[in-house]
Amino acid sequence: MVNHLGQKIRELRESQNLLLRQVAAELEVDTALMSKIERGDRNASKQQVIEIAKYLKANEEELLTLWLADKIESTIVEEPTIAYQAMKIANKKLKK
Amino acid sequence: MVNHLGQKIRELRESQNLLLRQVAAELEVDTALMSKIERGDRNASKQQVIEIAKYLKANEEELLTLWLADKIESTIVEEPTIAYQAMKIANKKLKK
DNA sequence: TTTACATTTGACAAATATTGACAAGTCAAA
DNA sequence: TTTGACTTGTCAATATTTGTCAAATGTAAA
Repeated sequence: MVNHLGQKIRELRESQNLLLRQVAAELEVDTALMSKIERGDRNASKQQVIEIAKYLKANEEELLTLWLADKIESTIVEEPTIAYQAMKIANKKLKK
Repeated sequence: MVNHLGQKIRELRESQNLLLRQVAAELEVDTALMSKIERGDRNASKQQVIEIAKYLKANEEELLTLWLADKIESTIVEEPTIAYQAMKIANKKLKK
């Protein structure tokens, strides 16, 4: 259930002694949603990740990378036996 | 617009001198949809891929791998600069 | 224990996205 | 031209995702 981005956000937030509702207020969303994002129950939108990075003074690219990694993982998680080979194929296009 | 799976299906179909409408009939879908799948305009469902493999006497796992690779590619295509790093992260979980 | 918060959860309506069909279109060969 | 294969745009139906609300749970201080 946990994901990379949520874990990282929680780490950042707690190390700065901020409350969920403070971050939520900044993004103008419900605290419940922020909780779900940190726990990996819901995906953040790209824009939300950008705003979180800004508010938590984190590296935007780093958070977006975790966010994308989570998306990739949720794409492959249902197909573990062929995932590696598929990743290899997808990777080829990347190098172009 | 082209994708791996569609290209492969078209190759298989043409090499066997089959018409779109024949494959479409087999899957019980409209010819138009089959056309879009081959052209990468629409994604096939997993079940459709399985049925296509059977009808075209192709290796099911191979087609599913291309299908998954297409899904991964469409996940990363909007984020080319961070895609490689994200793939690396996603890959780690895979090895477990 | 009560109280006061912080966080989590489940259910829901609204917003978005995906699906497959249909009809009309293009194209090439006869 | 007609014919047949394929392509394209649009639509309604369906499915998924989104964020909120209310209620539940956890927690620490008094």
